Amino acid sequence: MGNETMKIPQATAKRLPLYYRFLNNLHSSGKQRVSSAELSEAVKVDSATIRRDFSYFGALGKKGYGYNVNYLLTFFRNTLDQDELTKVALIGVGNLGTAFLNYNFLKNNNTKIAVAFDVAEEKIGSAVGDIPIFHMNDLEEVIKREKIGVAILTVPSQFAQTITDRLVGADVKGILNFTPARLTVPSSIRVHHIDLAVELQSLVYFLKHYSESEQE
Amino acid sequence: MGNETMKIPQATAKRLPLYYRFLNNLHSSGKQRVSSAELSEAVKVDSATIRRDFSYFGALGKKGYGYNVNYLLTFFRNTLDQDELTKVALIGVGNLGTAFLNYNFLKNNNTKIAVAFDVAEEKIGSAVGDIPIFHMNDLEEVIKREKIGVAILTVPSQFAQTITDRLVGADVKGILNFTPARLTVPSSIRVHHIDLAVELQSLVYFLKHYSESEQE
DNA sequence: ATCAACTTGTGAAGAAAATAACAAAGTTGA
DNA sequence: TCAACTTTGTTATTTTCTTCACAAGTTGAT
Repeated sequence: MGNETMKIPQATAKRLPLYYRFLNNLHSSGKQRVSSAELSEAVKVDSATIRRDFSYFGALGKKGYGYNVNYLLTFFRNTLDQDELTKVALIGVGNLGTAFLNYNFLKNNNTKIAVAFDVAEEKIGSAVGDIPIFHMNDLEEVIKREKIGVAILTVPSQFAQTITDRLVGADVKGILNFTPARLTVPSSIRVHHIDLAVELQSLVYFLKHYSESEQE
Repeated sequence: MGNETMKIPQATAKRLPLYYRFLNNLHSSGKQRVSSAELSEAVKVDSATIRRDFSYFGALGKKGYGYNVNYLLTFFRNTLDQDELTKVALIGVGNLGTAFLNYNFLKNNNTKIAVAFDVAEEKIGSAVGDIPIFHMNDLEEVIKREKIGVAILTVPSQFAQTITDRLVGADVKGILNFTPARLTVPSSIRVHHIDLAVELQSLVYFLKHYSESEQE
């Protein structure tokens, strides 16, 4: 344990951004120290799980004291590579896409939507904030030029696979897929699916079949 | 196994809506039978996992043949209570909220956004499709009158907890939270969090630290 | 100084989920 | 009718994740 080069469990890795954001909140509100119990209350993750998660990175806390917010924050900033800006492309500027364009990922995450694509002529050439909207035809060219490695896919599902193939061709390594389609990609490409209908449906299923809620 | 009243593993329950949708697709395209291997290819879930998932509901397939699409579909329709319409409230008609309003959940899921709420005067009284938009002030009254048990929360995060408290007061049992806030609710209420920034951030983390992708 | 109170980090146990592997049963085509 | 093939359902195994529980270190009040 505590070997920084070792791979962290996936479940832990998924919680890191969450921890990071709440530590930022604490920092902003002037808090100097925090215990795993307090953090647990805030992020709704068992305190033992939090301590275990942190322990993969070594001994970050102090017994009887807790964690120094600043130290932890600095540590995670480095670990999460928050200093290096990650450029993201948004594919499909519909309602969902627009929601992303207006979302300030930069603030906490140092992740920036650098370019967007659509097919609607009236959108092309315009910009949302400082994010220019290109025509889908220019996908490969722009993505390669801007050296973009991550894409958010918010297009109608019937186009999802075709566009995915083009993204893979343009050397994109990660896709956040909001389409109901399940994408086929080479194994070197990572896809995270967020399926809104499935999320809603499974919530409904849990409500009907698991009356006493155990928090997800 | 095969006892319909027993509780299904959570991981399985989360995949059911996905299976259901793909079975619908298969049905629409005229397919009569399907093997776990084929389904696996389509939904990107290991075929053994699919067979295991199905087996919680009994022996739905036939050796050497696979599964009858129609039979499976009918079975899941009943199991997932697809015949009973679930009414949902949407809280916050911004870009993200509007994306939901335009999403036809009814089609596959028999889940319907019945009402929406916002505070912007120009939106109140209007409707998106057949979904009326009410003022946030009328939240409790409308939700109780319409007997709504599920809410989708797409409001600015600073209002999330206050509105959640009101939803709980109006007898909502499940909340799909798109806000970065982690909500505090009584244990009888179920909350599913979908945190867009965390999703994006954790995808970026995986790309940087797990070069050879194991699909999530 | 002393000591009660606090809180971490982790070994051990437990729970949940995924995967492997294969007998049994059914299908298909000759 | 039979042999080759297919595919399930499930048992066993492995992997992953969570939680318990507590020794050991630290704090802070007196």
